Amino acid sequence: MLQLRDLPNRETLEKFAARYPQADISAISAFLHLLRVATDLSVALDACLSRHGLLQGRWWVLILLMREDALQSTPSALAEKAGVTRATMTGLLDGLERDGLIARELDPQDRRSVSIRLTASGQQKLDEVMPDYYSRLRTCMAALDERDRQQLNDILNLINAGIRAFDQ
Amino acid sequence: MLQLRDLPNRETLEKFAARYPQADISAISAFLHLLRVATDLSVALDACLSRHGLLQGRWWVLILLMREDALQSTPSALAEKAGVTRATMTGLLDGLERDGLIARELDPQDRRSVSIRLTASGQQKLDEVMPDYYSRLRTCMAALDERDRQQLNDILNLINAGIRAFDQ
DNA sequence: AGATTATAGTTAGGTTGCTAATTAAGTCAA
DNA sequence: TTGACTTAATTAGCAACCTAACTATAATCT
Repeated sequence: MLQLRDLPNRETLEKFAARYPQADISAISAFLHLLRVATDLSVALDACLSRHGLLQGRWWVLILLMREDALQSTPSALAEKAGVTRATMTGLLDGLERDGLIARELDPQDRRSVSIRLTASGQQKLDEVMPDYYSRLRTCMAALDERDRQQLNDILNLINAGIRAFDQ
Repeated sequence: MLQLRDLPNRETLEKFAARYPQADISAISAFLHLLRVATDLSVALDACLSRHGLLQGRWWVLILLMREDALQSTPSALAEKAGVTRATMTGLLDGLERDGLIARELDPQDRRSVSIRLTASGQQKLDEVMPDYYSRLRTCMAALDERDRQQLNDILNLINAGIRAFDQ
């Protein structure tokens, strides 16, 4: 996401602002800081998951399946919810099937369709990963009290509404 | 980064929290919200850059070169600052050289070393992209006053300090 | 000097995302 | 009932990241 490690300091930002008067220095700083911390969180999460033989893409698939009452879904529905293309989902499911965490089953109703089921191994994997993830996340966020969390939430909503400035 | 589109609602979180008592629901919500907004920002930025024929990786290389007084650097230094491996930088530089935005020049001092220079085309590309980027970012963040920006900054620092909870 | 070690850059091969094209199956309207 | 459209999943090929291994050169240490 934001690979850049060498974030601009105030001096660099001012140098750029001198050439490009549209620059809003505190907006740029806030933006880069947000991307930097989010990226580091995501990388840390991946590192944590990879100790269990998973990565975010495949982990989310297992979670989405576990959310379903019947512990099953279809590649299309999973792709939609996971926010990846169906092509990407095919690849993720290939890996999960190879590891025995999910199973593909033909749908007798609609012969185009495949039913994806969380296997006992898959559930077991989640029962191993989720407590680790949840307790680390609890610790990570421990320094934020409820007011901080609410403020963060409000600010993120404001930024989110602004994202359409990048459209078109 | 966070591909997941179907974020868990309160009910789903509670269902998971019942099975995994380590779950801190407001921590999870804040975490996912942060990743969601940051990812959407990053995707929006990429979309904006791609209208100029760039993507984040290549764009940051141009910016890093522009920060240098002599408008030049080396692949190693750029890789370090951009937060990618030297192998990845080789690929990014290949693309930028192909498009004429940077030039590779041999260093007569150290024959292992290559000097990367921002070309006139590269500078021109930045002069076209940066005003667009800066004005969109200004608009995106316009709803946040200075107090919001400071609060965001403080909260991000707290989260950042907590990231080591995912280590080891 | 000669051997070892470190550094710069690239190449090779893997992963996970993408888009576009393809194959197969279901739907619907004239 | 057939032609056009839609939907499900996959395959193929591209981009940008990774690690590991390699080549060439420079620096360092007996």
